[in-house]
Amino acid sequence: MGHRHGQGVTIEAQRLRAGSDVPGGRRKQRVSMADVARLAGVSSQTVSRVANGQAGVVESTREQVLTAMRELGYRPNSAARSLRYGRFNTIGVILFGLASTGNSRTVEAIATHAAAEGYAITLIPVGMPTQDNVLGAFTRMGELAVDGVILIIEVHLLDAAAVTLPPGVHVVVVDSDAGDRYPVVDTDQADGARQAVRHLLDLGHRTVHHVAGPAESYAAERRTGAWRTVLEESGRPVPPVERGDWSADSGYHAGLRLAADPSCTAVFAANDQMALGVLRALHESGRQVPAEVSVVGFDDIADASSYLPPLTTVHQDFAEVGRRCVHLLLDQIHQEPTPPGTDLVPTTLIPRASTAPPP
Amino acid sequence: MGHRHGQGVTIEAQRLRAGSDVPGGRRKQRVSMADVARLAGVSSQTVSRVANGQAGVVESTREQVLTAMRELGYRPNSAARSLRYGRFNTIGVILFGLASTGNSRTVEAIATHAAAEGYAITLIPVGMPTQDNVLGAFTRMGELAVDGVILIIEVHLLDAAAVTLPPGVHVVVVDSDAGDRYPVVDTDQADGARQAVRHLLDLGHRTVHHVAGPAESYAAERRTGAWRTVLEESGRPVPPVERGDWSADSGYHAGLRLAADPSCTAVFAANDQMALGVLRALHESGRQVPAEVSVVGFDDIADASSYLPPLTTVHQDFAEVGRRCVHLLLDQIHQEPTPPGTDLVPTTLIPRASTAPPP
DNA sequence: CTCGAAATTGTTAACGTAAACATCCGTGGA
DNA sequence: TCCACGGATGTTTACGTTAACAATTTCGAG
Repeated sequence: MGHRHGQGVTIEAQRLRAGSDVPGGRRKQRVSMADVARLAGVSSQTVSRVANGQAGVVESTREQVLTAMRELGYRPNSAARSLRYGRFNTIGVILFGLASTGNSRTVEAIATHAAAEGYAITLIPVGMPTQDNVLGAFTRMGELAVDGVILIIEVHLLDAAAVTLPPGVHVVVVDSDAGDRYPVVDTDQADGARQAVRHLLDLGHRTVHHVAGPAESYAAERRTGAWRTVLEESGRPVPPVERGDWSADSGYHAGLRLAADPSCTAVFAANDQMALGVLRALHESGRQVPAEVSVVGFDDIADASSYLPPLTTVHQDFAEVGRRCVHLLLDQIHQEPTPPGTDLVPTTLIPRASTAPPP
Repeated sequence: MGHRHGQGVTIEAQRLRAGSDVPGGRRKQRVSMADVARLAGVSSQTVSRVANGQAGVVESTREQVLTAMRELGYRPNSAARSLRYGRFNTIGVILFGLASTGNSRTVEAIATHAAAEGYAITLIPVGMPTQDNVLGAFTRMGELAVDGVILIIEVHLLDAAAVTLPPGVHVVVVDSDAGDRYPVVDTDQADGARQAVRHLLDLGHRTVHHVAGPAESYAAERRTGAWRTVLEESGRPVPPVERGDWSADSGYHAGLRLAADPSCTAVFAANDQMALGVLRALHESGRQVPAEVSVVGFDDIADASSYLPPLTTVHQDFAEVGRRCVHLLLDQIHQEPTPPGTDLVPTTLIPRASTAPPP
């Protein structure tokens, strides 16, 4: 019963598309299944079946519904879907900033893999890494349309705020030692640092100086720890640590201090940017790299191979970290809870032109 | 009427928190307003009023509701809210990747400003910049829980896909010449390039060589155009363009070719990374910077001041671009539609040590 | 002490979707 | 010929929230 296709369809469609009764033609309300159903002359349940590709709809009906959808420009309402299904198909990513290469590459990988699994990602930036801010982010997150969260944050801060982590929210943490409480994915910082230091020792250097990252960073802490361990195990003297803040500029200042020390022939910088600063400091101090001083970085950022000289560094597989985060989190969401523990992504030393035997 | 506080509350709360009837204690269902209402002995509307801080709730009731909320760990369901209100408080950001410094810094600024306005941001990465992928992103976006979209994409591709841009979706575009169809926010590429080239000419160089970005990029196109214009207006010879792909490596190869040309005394690279490659090529070819050759970059990335030598470059205010994107989009969402047009963010030349008068 | 206005709280309905169940139709076997 | 069955489609309901309206309580003025 009822009218089929023909003129009626188009007119009705135009009425709906124009936004019924709204002057100016601006649509006030989106097209819903009911609208499509009315136009196609079926029930909204049938529209639902077509939209979800379910069986049990005869071809002719299906065709009609599809036409009506196209006619009206129907797009499903994800809020209603989320409400119905009780999930959002969205992953939240909490971080301090995208400024560091590592973070942005990890996030990119997360976004890509999440998309492949049908999940969108929502960025939750935390301004200053104060505890209040972290707490705020967690509170907001609780209300956020998110099925799980990936925390890319130095977890010192998380420690205090942890109590407020809403129960029932799935979490994966990157770059932290919270492995006893949450599933953690991280680069094998210690092994990377070990490779870097051994490489320099193997070249014949008596010992290796170290430009460390900020004290609050677990990654920095672990790289420094491994550096110290290798030296101690090899019975080498352990020079005092120069501390930077990941920036090239801080590396430069540390480098100036190191350049003043004639006994310094090998430097392990905790990241590539600080290594860049060290290179500049050595150059300005008239010390040749690698002839007089060798330098190793960490991260293998894209530019490292173009430094002067091209930088020997430890390659970090950020993409893999992102991939594992997503899969660990999705396992947690879909299946049984993942036990806490740390999933380590291996690193590789990339020898380039900034290292050589001591003079 | 009915029971108040006391033992009953806690027991009921525990039952709910534990996830009624689910063995193993894992809650299957989140706490809803109805649960809180039941525990507090009020209607769910009252809970709603308390949750939204509305007036007209007597202090004692309010207290009771808040207690119940805390007891149960209630958190509002944003899907239901979105459905009710017809908006998501979320902005989508479509981009090819976070790899480039510019993109990640713009996204960071977008995220920050969006958060300040109560909006979350959803990342929609597009793998390869093929038209199919862009189309796919747009389709997904249509179904996405998003009130508006910021497109950080070379819009050559958008051109073909534009027809499918769902009507009624608010858009702001970054870095494109789509200003006649959408509101666009962009760095003043042309002026930045002009400043760079003029700086070199003012130093006394006869002409300026150019390492351009990829042909598909509007930003690259505009920088190249301005470079050419300034030279022509000044009656200088216009050397052939060396084309790179934004990477330091491509800059290196371009630099090797330039280094072979003894008449080349000034180079304007379309971004800092390619400038880095040029510096390396010149160094390896034995040509001094800036004594023999001057180099200018574009972007002013964090590391540029630590290059050898520290790079003279054009500072781009990515944070401001992000800020304007968000506000333009929110204006569009909240108020009347914004007319198409381009909003230009000014640039500044930062003179450092890589430029000097010709030998 | 009574009445009515104001303040507080409760009830109903709707947002768009989809599972669960109900209904209708035609077909084939007894 | 009739009935049972299965496939196609329709109807009802619930997800969690809140606007709009209804009901109830409180309090002050006369």
